Parts: sequence; structure tokens; C-alpha cells
Amino acid sequence: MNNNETYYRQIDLPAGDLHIYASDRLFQDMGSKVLEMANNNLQIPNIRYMSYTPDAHVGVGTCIGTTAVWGAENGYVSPSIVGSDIGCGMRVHVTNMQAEDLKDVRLRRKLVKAIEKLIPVESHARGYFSDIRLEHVLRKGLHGLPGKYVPDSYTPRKATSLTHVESSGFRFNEDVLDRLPEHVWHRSHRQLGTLGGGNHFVEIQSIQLHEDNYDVAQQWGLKDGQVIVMIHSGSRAWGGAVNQYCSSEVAKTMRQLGHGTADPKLQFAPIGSAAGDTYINLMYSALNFAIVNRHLLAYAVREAFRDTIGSGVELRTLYDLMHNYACGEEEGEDSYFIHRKGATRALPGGHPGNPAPYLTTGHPALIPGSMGTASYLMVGAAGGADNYYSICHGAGRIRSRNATKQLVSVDEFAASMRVGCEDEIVVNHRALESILDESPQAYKDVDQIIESVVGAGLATVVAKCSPLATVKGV
DNA sequence: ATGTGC
Repeated sequence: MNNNETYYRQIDLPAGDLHIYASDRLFQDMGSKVLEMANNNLQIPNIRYMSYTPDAHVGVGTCIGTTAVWGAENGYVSPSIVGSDIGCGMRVHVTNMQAEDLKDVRLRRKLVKAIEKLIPVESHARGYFSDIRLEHVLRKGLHGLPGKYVPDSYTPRKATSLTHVESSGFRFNEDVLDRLPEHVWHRSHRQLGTLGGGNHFVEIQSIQLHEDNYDVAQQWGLKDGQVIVMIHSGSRAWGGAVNQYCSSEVAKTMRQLGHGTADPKLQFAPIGSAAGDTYINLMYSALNFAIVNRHLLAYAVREAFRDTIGSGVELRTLYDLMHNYACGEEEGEDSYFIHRKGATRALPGGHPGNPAPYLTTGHPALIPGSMGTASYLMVGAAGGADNYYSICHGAGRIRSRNATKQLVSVDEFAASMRVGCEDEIVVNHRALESILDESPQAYKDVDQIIESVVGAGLATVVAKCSPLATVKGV
């Protein structure tokens, strides 16, 4: 790491201050559109704090990589900042296998096939959890699941599914649930346990522990070379429908109040207004859907591993956390309302906001890379307090899906996945063309993003995770 | 991101 490098800067925009956590190089790559979007966001009344992570890039109405904070008393909520994939996030399970156990490419193929059999990846496919009540899931999150889908039960000493998560469920005013029409309920029920498209994935990885955090790794139960499963998914059609319905309701309120910015796609409403509160309640239902969906994907992966490897294979929950959401948080005496869009909370050890199993070490912050590149297990640092403990959410896109398809050939993509080699990263798609827009060339270099996060003092690396096999949706 | 769009 270069000690002369700057990893933080404050930009004085016309509408207010923007805090950027990025190396000089990543900052220069961001471009002016990113600053324009920040200036629009900063025009939302009473905003207290706004920052960008090093992977910040242009989105709809706001940038992916935004942390935006309001005080609890005079706060605003913005469906545009949270975005369409409400509750999107990461989940990691730790196996009792070593990378060595999966060195045979045929076994990795078998595993991918087994996962695909239990997790539908096609865009209209239905899931295999029709016995689960959608209403219970939306109202109570993981607590709304039948016991058989919570195989670890509530045993506190084990790495259970319900304690080793950032949140097991949000409670809210359930009267709002009937705002969404029957066909959305129907579709969402069928979508429980499906992966979704775009950057969503299930990936089998092997971990390499970082020397600075051996003690944390040990307390998390991680060993060098261990095989883990990383899951990236969100709230599917339910979150999309919440966003669509609430954005138009919030837009009506904005017209009544005479609110607005240069960007008509940036919607916001006061907390306490009818439209604002309806959004918060429905958003929480979508967070519950996303949390449960990742849990069910993990349940299916566990079955696939047992079918393929044997009944002795374990997949204990390491952690589940989100990078697209808004909610109330507390820091000492201070209560605030925070939006994280493409930003991950990373609490340091000792912070009371950690769930009990991670109180002393800090919880795992799960950062996905792009296809064929590394992902990371991080832990928050004390310096993160300045940024409301937000770190990056991944590599961050640098090229649109269409531009990527123009630029990258199928052969180049195949080479980056080492197709045909003994160490091939096995992908579930025979035709790589269908996921060409997810090739590494579409993304920033995740290693540089991580270097910025570490350099800025927001978090440190516990383990680097290298892909062995990937299941992608379309 | 999304059973998607001017």
C-alpha cells in the first residue's frame, strides 16, 4: 500500500458536503455524473450526511455506493436511494471441506448440476417451496418459516441460521401488505427460493486467511483453504413491486409539498407522511422476503452438497447481511435513519450493534467480487464510525451491460474463467454468451476497491475467497 | 435489479 495515497476526501458541492472514500485513482475514474447525482441527493431536505464508497457508480436517481443519513426527528426516506432490489445482499455458509476435496473438475460440475436442480435459475422458473406461507415470510422474516426449513433450530451454541445474521426479520405495520395486488403475491410466492438474474449468484469458493486477522478468523471458525458458499440475491419481484407502487405514491406527495430536484427519478418523502411511512413498512416486508430468500437458497445448496458429497458435509451459517436498504439505527444516544445503496454495514468488534455471536470480533462483512475474481470476508474497523460504518458492496460496474457485450468476446470471457483447464471455474451455463454482460471486464478491479476500504481505515480483510464454481441466473 | 420498456 502506498502511504502517500489519499483514501478520503470531502467535496463541497453546491447543495452540501459529499464524503468520498476512495483512492485518488478510483476517485478520478468516478466522473462528473456521480457528483451531479450526489448534488441532487443533497437537495433532499434535512440530510445530515452523505458519502460514496470506492465502488460508487451511476444508478437510477442515485449512485450505487451511497450512504445517506437523516436524523430520526425530521427525517426523509427515498425509495430511489434504496432502489429496486430492496434487501439485496450476501450470505455465506462454511463447509467442513478443503479446496483439495474439490480439485477434480468433474466433481465441481456435479455439484453445480445438483445446485441447479434445486435452485431454479431461469427468469420465469418457479421455486420449490410452495408449502411456505408468503404472508408469514413477509410479516416475520425467518421467524415466519416452518421449522423444517430452519435445520439448525434456535440452539445458541451452534452456528444457527437465526442468530448468525444481521437481521432475522423486520416488524412493521402489516396493514400495508394488501396494497400490492394479487398477481404480485402469486408471483412472489412462486419465486421463493429462486436466484434471480444480473449479478446474483451462488458461488463455491476457497478461502485464504489474511495474516492480520488470524485471531478473528479463528473465532469465526475459519481455516485456511476451507470451502465456503457465497450467495448474492434479493427480494425478486416483491421488492420491485414495492418500489414501483411506492415511488408513484411518493411522487404524488412530492407534488403536493412542492418538493423536487433536477432529477425527476429521485423520489423522497418525509418520514411520518402517509406515502413515506407506507414505503418504510412495505420496504421492511421486502427486506424480510430477501432475507428469507437467501436462507432458502442456502437450504437448497445444503441439500445439493449432501446429495453430491454425502450426508457428513456441513454448511454452517457464517453471516447474512444486506447492501440495499434503509432503516433506523442507533449509535450511543443518537438515533438516525440511514440509507445504504450498494453499501455494506461493517461494525468493529465491541460495537453493541453486532449480533451476540460476533460481539467481540465484529460481524463478517461479505463483499462479492465479479465473476472469476476474488470475493472478500471483511471486518469493520473503529475508523468506520466516521462513515456510519458503511463500506463497499463489491467491485462496482464500470461498463453498461450492452457496452460489455460489444467489447468482450465469448472466448475472452471463457479464458478468464479458465475454461478447459483443470482449475476451471465451473459455470452452470454451457453458453457463456447469455451471461457475457457479467464478465470481469464489466467491473472495476475488486482488489483496488478493497485496498481503498482498508486504506481509509473502514475495515480490514479476514479472508480472500477464490471462486471454484459459480451458479448464475439469467 | 425487474414477469422490464417511449
